[in-house]
Amino acid sequence: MEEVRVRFPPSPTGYLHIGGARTAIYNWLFAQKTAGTLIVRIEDTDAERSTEESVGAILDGLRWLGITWDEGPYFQSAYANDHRQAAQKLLESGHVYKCFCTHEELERKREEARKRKDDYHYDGTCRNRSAEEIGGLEDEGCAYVIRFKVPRGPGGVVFEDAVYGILEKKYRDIEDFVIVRSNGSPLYVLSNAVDDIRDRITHVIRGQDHLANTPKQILIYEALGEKLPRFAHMPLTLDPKKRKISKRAHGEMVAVQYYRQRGFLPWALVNFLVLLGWSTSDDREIFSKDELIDAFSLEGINRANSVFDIRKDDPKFFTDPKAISMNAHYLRTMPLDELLPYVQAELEAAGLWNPSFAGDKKAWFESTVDLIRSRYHTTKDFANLGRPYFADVFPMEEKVLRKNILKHANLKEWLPVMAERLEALAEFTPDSVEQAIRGLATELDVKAGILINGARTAVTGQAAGAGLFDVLAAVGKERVVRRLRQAPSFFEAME
RNA sequence: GGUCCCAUCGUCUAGUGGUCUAGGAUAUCGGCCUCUCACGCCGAAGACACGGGUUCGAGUCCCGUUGGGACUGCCA
Repeated sequence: MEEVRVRFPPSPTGYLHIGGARTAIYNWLFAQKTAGTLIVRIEDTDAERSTEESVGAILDGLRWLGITWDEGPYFQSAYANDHRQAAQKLLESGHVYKCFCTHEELERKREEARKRKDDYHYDGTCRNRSAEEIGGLEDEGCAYVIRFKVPRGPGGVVFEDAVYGILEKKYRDIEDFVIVRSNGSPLYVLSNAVDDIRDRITHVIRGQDHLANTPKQILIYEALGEKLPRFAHMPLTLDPKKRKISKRAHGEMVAVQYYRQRGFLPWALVNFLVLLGWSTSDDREIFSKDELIDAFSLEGINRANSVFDIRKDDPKFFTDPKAISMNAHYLRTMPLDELLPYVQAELEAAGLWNPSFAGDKKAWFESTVDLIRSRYHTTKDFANLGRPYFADVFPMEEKVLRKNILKHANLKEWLPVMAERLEALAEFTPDSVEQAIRGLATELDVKAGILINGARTAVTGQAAGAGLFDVLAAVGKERVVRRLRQAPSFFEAME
């Protein structure tokens, strides 16, 4: 069987965005699945917009997502010669011709057609010029582009797309498209096809927005006498208003980088993204890497575009709720030692990291992370909500303070008493702490909940969290005692 | 305007003529659990765009309408 070779060819005009990442993921999965080769090819022929910085950002994004490639990155600009040679070959074989029509002339014709509400196609003015005519124009120094001589007459280009099935484009609906600019540089339709031929690409998996290019490229393949690859066009990712997502319209919200900064786990993003336009017939949605590679197939790709439910200005979700839910799922279920490096990175960035967390406090650190992770949504939460566990200074939520502490005036005395009892404990474990606090509640004839919630707030500044006894054990005796003793000051501040 | 593609709960989707009084996920709401909040579990609400055919039978096939999208560049 022929070796599968696929490619991901981003144009380096910005950061890697969700749509591009999705394309890369599908190609990567297909390569993994078939033990094939994934090639990264930077399509940088648009010198105006391409930047080196962008190349770095895209590769960086791919690496972060865990998408590995086998060849490249190749740079399209390095192969200009191949493109020119292909054009030359087509010129010699008569599949293309030089067109001397100027921008102005074409624009005028387009405009006229628009006025008549007519469909505009290049009218073929230069298609049938004689060799003498062409020679003459060239001698005069007239600039020309090279156009493809699309077959005229009935029929069309027929091909089978792995996703959309058999598609036909009539010749009459394809104009004599330009393949080389008047400055001699090749256009995407040409260079992309030539590169795919050189790279021996067997499967072109790309966005549905390229569906219209496909017949043209097939014509080029055929004119060059090359074997066609298989095509698979994947549906596009739209925003909630059904517009194609773009860096330009949505800014950072659609950049892979954004999700990294907001505390996404790369695999959670990959898992979410792959589901945007692909599914299995069973009900599985969570896949490990191996499971996903195993389950992936071109047949499972959907035909309809999907909406990436980005939330702008939503207080509750900063992006698609399903993406967040998936991230939270991985956060609380992934092997702890895989999560730890992310937590460490967050704490370091927030200035909360202490080397002992990886040293003599390692066991404590691990069990604490394990304790708190189940209610977190992103790795950012470890540095925000996790602050009371890793630092001495943490925010106290005003509303929570009122509800759990100030509302019960007696806590002003009870909390320090609790501090005393806890301080006296020989060993500070969830069990011993529970005994002490429940015992105190009985003694004071008060519902344990009042002491528990009061203590939680005094110790963490929060109203929610893991079971209190575990929380106290995690925060540690010394800090718990200190924080409980400070409780009266909250009342004083109010007076 | 033209060419092409698409159309199931808010969103992601299962569904390839009968098992669909349409399944799952997420989000929402309610309950259980409980020291709180999550998790988990249980439950509720929520969709086949519309109209015609074909067929004994249509979410599933065909046509039309509507809606959405892509392309329509000497961008990629």
